[in-house]
Amino acid sequence: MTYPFKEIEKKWQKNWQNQGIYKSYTDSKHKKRYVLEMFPYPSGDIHMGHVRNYSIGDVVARYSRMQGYNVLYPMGFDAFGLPAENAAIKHNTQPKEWTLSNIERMIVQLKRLGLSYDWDRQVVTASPDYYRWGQWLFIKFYEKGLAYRKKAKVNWCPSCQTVLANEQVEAGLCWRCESEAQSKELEQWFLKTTEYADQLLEDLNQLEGWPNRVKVMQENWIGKSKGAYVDFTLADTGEKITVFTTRPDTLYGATFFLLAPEHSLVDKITTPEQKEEVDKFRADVAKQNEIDRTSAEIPKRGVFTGSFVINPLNGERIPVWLADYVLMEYGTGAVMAVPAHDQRDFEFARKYGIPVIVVIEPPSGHPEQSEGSPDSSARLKNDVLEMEEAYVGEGVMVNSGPFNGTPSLEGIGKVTKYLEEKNIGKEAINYRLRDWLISRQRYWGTPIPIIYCPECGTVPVPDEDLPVLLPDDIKVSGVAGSPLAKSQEFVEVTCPKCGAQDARRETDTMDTFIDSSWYFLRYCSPKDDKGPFDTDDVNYWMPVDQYIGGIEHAIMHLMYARFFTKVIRDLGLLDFDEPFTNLLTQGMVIKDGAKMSKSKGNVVDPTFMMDKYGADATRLFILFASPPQKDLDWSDAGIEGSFRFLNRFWRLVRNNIELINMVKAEGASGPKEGTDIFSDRDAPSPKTNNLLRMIHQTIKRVTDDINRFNFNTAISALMELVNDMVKYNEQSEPNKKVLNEATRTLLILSSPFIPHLTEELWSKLEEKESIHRQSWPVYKKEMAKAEEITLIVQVNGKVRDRITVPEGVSEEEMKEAALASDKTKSFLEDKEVIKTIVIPKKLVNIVAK
RNA sequence: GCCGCGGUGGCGGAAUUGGUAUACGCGCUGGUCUCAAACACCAGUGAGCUUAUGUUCAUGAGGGUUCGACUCCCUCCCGCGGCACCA
Repeated sequence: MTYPFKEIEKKWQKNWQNQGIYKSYTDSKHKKRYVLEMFPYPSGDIHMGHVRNYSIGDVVARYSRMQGYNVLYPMGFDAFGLPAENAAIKHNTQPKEWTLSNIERMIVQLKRLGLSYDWDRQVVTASPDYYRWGQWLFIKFYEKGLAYRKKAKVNWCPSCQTVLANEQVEAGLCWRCESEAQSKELEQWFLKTTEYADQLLEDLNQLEGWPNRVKVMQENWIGKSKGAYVDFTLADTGEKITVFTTRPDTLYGATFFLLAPEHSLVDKITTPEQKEEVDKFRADVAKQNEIDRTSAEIPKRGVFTGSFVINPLNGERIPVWLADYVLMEYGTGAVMAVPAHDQRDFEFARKYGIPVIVVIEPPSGHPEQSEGSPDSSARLKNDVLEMEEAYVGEGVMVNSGPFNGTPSLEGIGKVTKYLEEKNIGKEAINYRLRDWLISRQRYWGTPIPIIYCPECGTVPVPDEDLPVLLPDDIKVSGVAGSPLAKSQEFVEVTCPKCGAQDARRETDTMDTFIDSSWYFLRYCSPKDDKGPFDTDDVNYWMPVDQYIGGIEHAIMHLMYARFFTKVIRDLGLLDFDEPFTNLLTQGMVIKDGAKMSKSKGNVVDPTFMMDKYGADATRLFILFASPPQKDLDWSDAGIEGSFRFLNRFWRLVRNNIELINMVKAEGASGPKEGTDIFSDRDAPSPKTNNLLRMIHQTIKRVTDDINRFNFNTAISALMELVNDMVKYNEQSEPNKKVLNEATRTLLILSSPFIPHLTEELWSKLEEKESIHRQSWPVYKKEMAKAEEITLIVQVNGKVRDRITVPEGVSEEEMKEAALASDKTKSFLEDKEVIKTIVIPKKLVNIVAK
């Protein structure tokens, strides 16, 4: 009853593997296309999100091959990471064993989907062949000063027992386990992402093939602000304290001065009378967690230090406070507070009774001013008392000495220039982006290849000693501290520089996002043992032409990978700026309105679907149900429909093949590479012409739709062709040649979506070579053209008639036909035709009164 | 709060440059087959009024531009996502 998908899928998967039809080779003379999906974490079983991601990529890869590209389409595993350690603790096994067996299981499942990967290029990040080069790259970063160690306040996840990067804390919670992140002062390894902040921002402009929202997210994350450094001086000592401000135009409105509670100057400047209060405040803030500290809703708190600074522009003495909303990590950790024009400062000033001085007048002006009030200070005082919030918009500078009357936007530049002339400030740029904290106090990751020697200090492990192997015999327990630190054998080492016996190895491992920051380069030459990759191979295959993955990686992975690419470029190992030319972010697969999750019990298991309907039906449905960027609602009824279509497809094509082969047996000229259909003795009937036209229209539609990733509409075009072909066969004498062409075209156009079924049917056409090695058909415009078209006739914009006219109709003829229509006439009674709009070959609109 | 994306039948979704709104699929209704059911196949299926015919109204709401608006502009409502004391 149903087509035998089980045998077919198994048979062809084996066949493709044996023939190696998806292997790829560097060939500098051949145009290339690199299609890549974000590689998975080997959690054990694939889920529908994977199926969706890889089905999309597989269509693109197969289509690209048929378009004549040399295609690189690899797969691998992001195999390091915490879940392996947790699973090892839970099941009393080793992370390595757990990971490797998961990888094996996932490969089996991925192969069942019929994805056209070149499996020989598989990259597993937990393999020493791979992480060796991650260590090598780390040392190159170190030598360039891009990897460094510093003591800093870092985010600590108490549940994962490790530190986290800034990006890995979402709303104060650990991105992985959602525990509340704590703040800890630790000495850790960082990569200098800030050094590339400007390039990471600027080069977003190169990425025309990226979704806008991803670029916006990265732009926000980098958070570039232009402004100025301004030097204030301590009233007592004359010592300089620099602030960063984006609003030099409001400098005259600074009525107080703020330091971050952690600022190193605090002890020095706090007066004895204020010491007790200041110490208490600093202790309180230190206790505060990251969520409260960074929540805008929590009222601002602060304390007076007893000291004053001098405003360099007007010489005013203003008090120095500490405030919890001033961050040590941004700018200089010191802020000039302008309460009239900054909401935070405003709230702070109101709370502690600090004066507010307006220095920017809104363009709407003040009634008092329009009346020509000469006493500006009285007027402003009045306003200030009424003010309910800071005015942060543009306006005109007032109360600002020589700058009075200057528009504020202009004022920013003027004040900055003035500061530069007086040598008390300069133009400056600041970024929200922080350096990337990469140390992890965990076992299952790439060991940081560093040795600490009591004599030589920090010493990178020499090339010839790489990789620093992760010991196999470590017991992961999940208790505090790096597991590696407990292995004497690992920790104790001789210094490679001076031979000292009592050197110690770094026991932290790298953030796994390092592993995924260059894996796409490794795929180009996965077995290279002379370097992380072969530069020629990389320069041939890279950049990735089409990258496909989830939106959840919009910031972290995609920014780290861009950063790595730029640094590796500057190491001279590759010659492009950006790793991913085009990016497609696919939507989630949801069920019953919610993301699939075990706790909700709405998980749909891909292997179950493949058992029941086959890989082709599963792929087809997931591509058909929704365009790839949108979330997709899983529907059990929907996949039934896709399966029904495949059965219909199967019956139709089997029937056609029988008819076609019959012609062959009769000794007619071979159907393949057939002579021109129109020169055939049997003159094509109108029905045959319609089918021919449909074939070429479908070629165009499917091609255009795949180019735009609108797989859902590509599939619906194929469904329409099948429907038409079924109808065509109902007539008694179908034209065998056209049938042959239709059948072959249908199979080829469908093959990227349903590779097994089409391959099976293709082989029944007595074809020797795989359908996946065929060329993509080219549509012929003149054949897609209709002989007759339906003319839409509107009266005053409303459709009143549809008239069939010959394709070559002139505008004048269209007009005549429209006016001649009886239906049109009935709407034109008692009316005068004012004008007629003619859209060639489409529509006539008669405007009448 | 700021930024971005979206809102079309009972449902998933089409409509490529402003030119037939609702392609394709699901579901539903009726029919064929069957003892019956499932499967399959055929027909119908936006809503209202209407005897057929037809006609009016419909793309979150309200305005505007236009011969003509799902599409462009303005105001608003709702949903989703990102950022959120970054000076």
